[in-house]
Amino acid sequence: MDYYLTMRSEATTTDRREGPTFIETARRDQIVTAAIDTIAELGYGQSSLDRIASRARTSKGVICYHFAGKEELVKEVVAQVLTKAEAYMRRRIIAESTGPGMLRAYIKSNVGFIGEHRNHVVALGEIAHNARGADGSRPFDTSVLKASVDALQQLLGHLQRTGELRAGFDASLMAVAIRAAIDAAPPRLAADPKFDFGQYGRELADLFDLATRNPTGRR
Amino acid sequence: MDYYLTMRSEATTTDRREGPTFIETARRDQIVTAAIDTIAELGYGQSSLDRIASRARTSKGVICYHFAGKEELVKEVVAQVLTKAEAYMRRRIIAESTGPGMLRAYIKSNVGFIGEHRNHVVALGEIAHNARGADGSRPFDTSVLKASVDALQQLLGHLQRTGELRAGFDASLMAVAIRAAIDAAPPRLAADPKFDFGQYGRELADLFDLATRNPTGRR
Amino acid sequence: MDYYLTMRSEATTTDRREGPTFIETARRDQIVTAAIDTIAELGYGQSSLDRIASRARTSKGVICYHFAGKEELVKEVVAQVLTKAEAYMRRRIIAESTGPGMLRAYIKSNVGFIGEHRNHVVALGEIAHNARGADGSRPFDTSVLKASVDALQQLLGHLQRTGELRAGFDASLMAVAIRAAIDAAPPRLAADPKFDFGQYGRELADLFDLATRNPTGRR
Amino acid sequence: MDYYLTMRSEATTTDRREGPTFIETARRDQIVTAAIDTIAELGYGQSSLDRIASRARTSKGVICYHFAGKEELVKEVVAQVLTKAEAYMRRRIIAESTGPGMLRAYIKSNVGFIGEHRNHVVALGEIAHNARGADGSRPFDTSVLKASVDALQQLLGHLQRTGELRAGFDASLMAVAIRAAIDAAPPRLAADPKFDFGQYGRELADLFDLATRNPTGRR
DNA sequence: TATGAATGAGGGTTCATTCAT
DNA sequence: TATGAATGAACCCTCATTCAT
Repeated sequence: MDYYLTMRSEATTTDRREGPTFIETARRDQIVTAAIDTIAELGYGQSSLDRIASRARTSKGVICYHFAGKEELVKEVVAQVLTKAEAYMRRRIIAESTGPGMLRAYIKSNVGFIGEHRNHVVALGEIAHNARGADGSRPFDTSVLKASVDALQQLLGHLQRTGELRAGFDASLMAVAIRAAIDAAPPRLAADPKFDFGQYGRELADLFDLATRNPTGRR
Repeated sequence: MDYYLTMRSEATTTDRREGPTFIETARRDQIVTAAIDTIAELGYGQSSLDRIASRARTSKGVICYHFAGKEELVKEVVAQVLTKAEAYMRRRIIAESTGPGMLRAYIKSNVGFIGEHRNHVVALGEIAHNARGADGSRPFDTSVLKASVDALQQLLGHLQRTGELRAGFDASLMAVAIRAAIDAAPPRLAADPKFDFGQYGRELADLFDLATRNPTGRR
Repeated sequence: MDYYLTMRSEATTTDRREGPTFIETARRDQIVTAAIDTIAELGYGQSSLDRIASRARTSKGVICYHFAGKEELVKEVVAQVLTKAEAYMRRRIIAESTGPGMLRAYIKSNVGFIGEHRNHVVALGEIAHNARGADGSRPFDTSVLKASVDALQQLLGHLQRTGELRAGFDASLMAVAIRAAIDAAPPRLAADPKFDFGQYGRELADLFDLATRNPTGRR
Repeated sequence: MDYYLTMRSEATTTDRREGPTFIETARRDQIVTAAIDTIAELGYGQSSLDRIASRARTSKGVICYHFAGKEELVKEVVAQVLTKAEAYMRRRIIAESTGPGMLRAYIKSNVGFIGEHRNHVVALGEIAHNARGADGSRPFDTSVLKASVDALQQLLGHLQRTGELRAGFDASLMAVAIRAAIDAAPPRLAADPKFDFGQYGRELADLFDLATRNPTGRR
């Protein structure tokens, strides 16, 4: 959930002296993938290291060796999903020239990514909603949430100032609504396996196009 | 999340000849309240019976005496929140005479309820997202989700057929988007303690008013 | 009249001054019967006071009021079953005139009682095998076992001395074997619902008749 | 209880590529032994994982690491006892040439095994009588019971058909009686520490020799 | 007399983590 | 580097018993 253009987690992958071994990277990727699939399928609460390990055809000890703990593994999962989503969406957004076009591309590419990488997105949602620190805080939810909404809000504000979108709405709240509508897709899919992502993307694009369009402006 | 008008859980309390004692009811309420607050604050996964009990100033054994198990306690929490939300919203919706007015009332009263009963709503969301049955299924998520979206979709469809809303949108997907936008409020509050529910409700009402209004129809 | 000195005496059947109230006796019987049926059906380990109470259509508190504790309830169950069995068998044994006839009557009446009071016997077996004191000792097993074997051994020894049975066997071990064969009936029934108690009784009577008969003696 | 010649549990140990480690096997054996002694001494119902662990000088967690759960531990106990008993008896039975000799060897070796492995046998009896599945069924009682009686019954039937035993008795019921007499030994020992297994075995062998011998056949 | 309420120990199991090899 | 072994806390739940009314 919340797949945006800006953020990069700091130093989950870089900053080693020599960099990781090739085999090290492969093992980590294998474990991360197993974690994503396990979390997506069983939910965060049911995804013990044991279950993740068995899906990765290894043992719990291996995971604890390659990752400092469960928390670091989860961090890596989040980073990997966000990286993938960012690349996917950026490509499609910068191809547009007009403001409304970029907004449409944002929405459609985001929904599209969800459709094509269901497990990644569901896992990310599970983590954002459920992962808690020792003190009960959510390590990912607010940061992920805030960053993604902020990025969108900035895009909207920019387009308002250029006159490409109407000035009458609150960019912050509109950003919240858009993100919420997008993030509602995965649960819908879970409830209805035939859920049509393409149509949903177009429909959402229309909806918010209508709500943000500048009636006096040129398209 | 998902505060709708329809459902009523049947007879979650035990079905004795004489009905529950006064003290029994009071204790159950006390425990349910403690559960709501605990879940809202720490999240579902961290809300063990021990923690709930200690917030209720009792012991785990007491909870297991008054409820058949954790599942029944959670069921009761869900039922109580839904009942409260239903009553709150129904009053405000049926006071409206026009279709768009009812839609506005639906959105605003829902957001209003969230603002006034934050813990109830957050707890409900936690349960819907995280509670899992023995088989890994979500006992509440889909049912609650579907029911609330369905109710909204029926309202929208009805108003489309009467011409009070424009016919050009898909009632099902619009319902999803509206619910998503409403349900996005609690996390925003979590992220920003000064989040203004009143403004958010009005803004959302405007947004979807704009997106669903029939340009040819009379307001 | 002494209302209060009645209950919880550890002479469960005899030696009361005034005897228990009628309603008191009825309640205790009702509970004892429920205990017998519960233990026979679910096994001793699964027969909690709660379950026994619910079968007796009362609550756990009632049992603890009428009996000092679970142990006393179990004692009463044992006493009642033994009393019934003794009366049943005595009638049939003393009707015989010859020694071998009495042995046959002992075996057949015992098997017959099992067939006609299955729950009583199964419950007694469960208690004898499973009930343990706080120190791990078996409160009933040895006493019940020893008493029944001793009685039988005395009968056999007496008949050996009168020449009605052959002298060549050890009365003590033969008594053990006979009791074992009889006590094997309930589990056989559990394994095979069509188990024929009549045939089993006759066959056992033949078997031990053959093994104990005095070849030189008159029948 | 019920020490017969036939059955072998298949693959109770985990089925890894490499098979269990040496230390794994040792730990499992240590735990199984502790379980046998605990169950024999305190009874099945009192043998919690905690108590078994403390006798094995470990913790509950270790047991749950090496065994999937209590049920698997109990399964392993049963399998180990049966394996030992089978080996012990088989050796002595196949050394005999005549039918009655084999029956005597069966009885004597079985009683002998009981005398030499008291805890194993008592524990097996406890498990057979008391262990219950989640649905209230006895996972071991009937299967163990039936299998051992069946094996004996087949031996008897075979010897009847060859004329080595008299044809006039019901092989099925005789098998029940013989097994019952053998299985009565452990409780006797519990009641009387000086109980003489050798004598009991010989006496039982005489008893059933007498009851099954073919008067016309040659010994 | 009778009972609903409460208690607290103990049941089996899961889990993330640490450790020795 | 890699992993099987061990750990101990926490989980939900059951139970016999005690207590206040």
